[in-house]
Amino acid sequence: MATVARVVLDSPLPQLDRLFDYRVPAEFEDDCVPGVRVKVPLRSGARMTDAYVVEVVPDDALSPEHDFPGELSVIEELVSPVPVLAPEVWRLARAVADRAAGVASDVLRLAVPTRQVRPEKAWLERDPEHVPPAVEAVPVTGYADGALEAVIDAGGRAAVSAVPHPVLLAAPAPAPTPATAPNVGADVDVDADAGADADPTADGPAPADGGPQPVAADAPDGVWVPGWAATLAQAAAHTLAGERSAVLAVPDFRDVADLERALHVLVPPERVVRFDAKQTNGQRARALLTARTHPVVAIGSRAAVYAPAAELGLIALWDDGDPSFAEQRAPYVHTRDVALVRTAQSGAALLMLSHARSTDVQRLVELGWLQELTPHRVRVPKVVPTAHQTNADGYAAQARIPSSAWRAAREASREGPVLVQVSNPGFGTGLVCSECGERAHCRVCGGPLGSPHAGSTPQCRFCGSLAAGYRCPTCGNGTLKPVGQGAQRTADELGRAFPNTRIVVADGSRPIDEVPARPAVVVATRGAEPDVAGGYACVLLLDGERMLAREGLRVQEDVLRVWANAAAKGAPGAPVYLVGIGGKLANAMALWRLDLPAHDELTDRRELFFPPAVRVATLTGTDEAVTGAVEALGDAPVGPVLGPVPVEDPTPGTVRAIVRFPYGHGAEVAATLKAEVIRRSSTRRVVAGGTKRRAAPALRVRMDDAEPFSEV
DNA sequence: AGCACGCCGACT
DNA sequence: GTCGGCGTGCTC
Repeated sequence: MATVARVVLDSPLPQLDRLFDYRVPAEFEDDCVPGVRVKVPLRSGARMTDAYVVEVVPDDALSPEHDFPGELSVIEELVSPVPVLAPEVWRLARAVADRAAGVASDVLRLAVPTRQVRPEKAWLERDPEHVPPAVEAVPVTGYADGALEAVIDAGGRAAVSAVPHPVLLAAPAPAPTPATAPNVGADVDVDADAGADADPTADGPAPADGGPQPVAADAPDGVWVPGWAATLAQAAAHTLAGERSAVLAVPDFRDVADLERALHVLVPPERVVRFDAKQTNGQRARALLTARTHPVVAIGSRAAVYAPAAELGLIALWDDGDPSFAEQRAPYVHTRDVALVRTAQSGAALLMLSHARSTDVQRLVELGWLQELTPHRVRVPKVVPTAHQTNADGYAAQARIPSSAWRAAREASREGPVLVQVSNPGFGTGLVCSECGERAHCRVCGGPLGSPHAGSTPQCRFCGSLAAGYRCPTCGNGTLKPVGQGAQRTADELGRAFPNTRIVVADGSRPIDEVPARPAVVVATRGAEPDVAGGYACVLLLDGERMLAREGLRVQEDVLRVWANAAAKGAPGAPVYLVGIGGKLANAMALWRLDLPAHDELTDRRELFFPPAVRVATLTGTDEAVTGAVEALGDAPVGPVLGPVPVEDPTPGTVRAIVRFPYGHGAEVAATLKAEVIRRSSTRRVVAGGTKRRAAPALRVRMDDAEPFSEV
């Protein structure tokens, strides 16, 4: 009896985005299983396309009315017998592509690394008898007893406020005689400095049974990790103890490192696999095959959410509002959305862990789809908002930092490190004529001039040209002065003000992962704040007003997120000065109720039909194609259609329209738009003017693209 | 994407 | 009468 393989072609063409049937030659029949790579002929034999086998069926099971009626071609080559595309990852890719009106093979390119021979060989030769070390259950600390575990065990979904300070994470104590170790489970000292309201969950009974003992990574008494990392590591260990996998996605490489440190305290290294952008393809391929073999905790940035983790029990995201979760490759699906789809498909539990709440998660909370979970008896940062202190000459340190904050910082800097968060790297945001105040621009390209170091020759920020001997085109003056304040300028000023204190600068170009827990002033740009064991003694958040001055839908929630994440680097209860900010945001910070602004924002956006209250799709292409696509949507859109307006991208003569629609119409809208794209892609267009050019696609669709709203 | 099929102008 | 133009459509 012959068999037929149903395959997905590795092609970005939307009209090929469906399954194709091929005959399986007898020689491959044993190895041709779902998930293997094959090469297949596509139209006129000689041309081969890569593909994955998705399904294998006996050919007498094909029904004439539902399946391809013609003569089937034959699979040309079985590339490798290793099934690299797990069935659940295929289902996920299909659903994610459908949701985004995109192509499944584009999603597969994010989910499955290119072929690597050596890891495959190693996997084929693995010992099938090998049993990975067991993982001990540990309590998740910082929350009401068993609260988080209950969500995980029930396959529930929660928006979880993170423990807002570093914690000391200790390995489960070796239990040579299990019955006599009543007092030391996995122990998170939630309140190392204060001790006053130590978490009652921290000293629960030890797990009854011990597998092989994990070894604490560095310090014998534990490792300091951010509160969120401890929580995710404990949640993952709990999941793994039940022999189910956990997938943990975090925004960037530094977060992966934090999380990995935390996990290595609780989980044997063999049970932790990484998926991140800095890996080689070989490492990713190895991780992928390991994840399929036995339950693991898969950690990483965006790619981790596609990990083919066996027996998935938990999906968790740290800080879903971080812009790094927005995928840069087609079909541009946000990691949060992939996680939601995967949760729905797999029945795994979902945890959205953060300090500041994104409007997207707030929407799900208000729908009742996510339950809220907040830390229990944990000290929150003591945030002190200070009134506006603007000064025309605003880059004198004393003017930027109110005296109360100044005194607190000086005092704290005798005890331990003080964190100063600023918005911009380098010396400032730009240079102006010291005479007339006119902004200095590059003579070559017109870009803004800046000065990388004190007193250095001004340099264009765009093209890098040096502007020696600059003269102001307006008044002829030859001297420039900086405007704004960068990290380096702030550091210089603080250096003068704190003469005997070590000053450290951390920014994008000089990243610092960790500073010692000794007196110092650490000036960092937003998002680049180093960790410190035990937390900072004091945190100053400067430049808030400037950070809020940017335009865009997401500015407020983004700024709140950045403040909260810096504040959470403070020691438990350490003072946090929020400089120059009042009103609702300051209030939310002071109360540490970071869900309140998200609720207000979402309410506003509902009235205006802005995302995430509604979904959006941007349609780009010829006037005719865009107009036609809008018409094809019928009455699914809500709110006025924005545009079409002329845009220059990708070619002049292109128009763009934005349609908005309720979530409930998402599937229908995506399907309609995808059909329009397919229809337009088979009819190549002739560019106006008689000359035929390599035509851009007549219609491009991008769902949930926030970019057009960043300048609203 | 490629490539075959199909219906209108100048050619051995 | 046909050779070939590239618009149109399909790929198991």
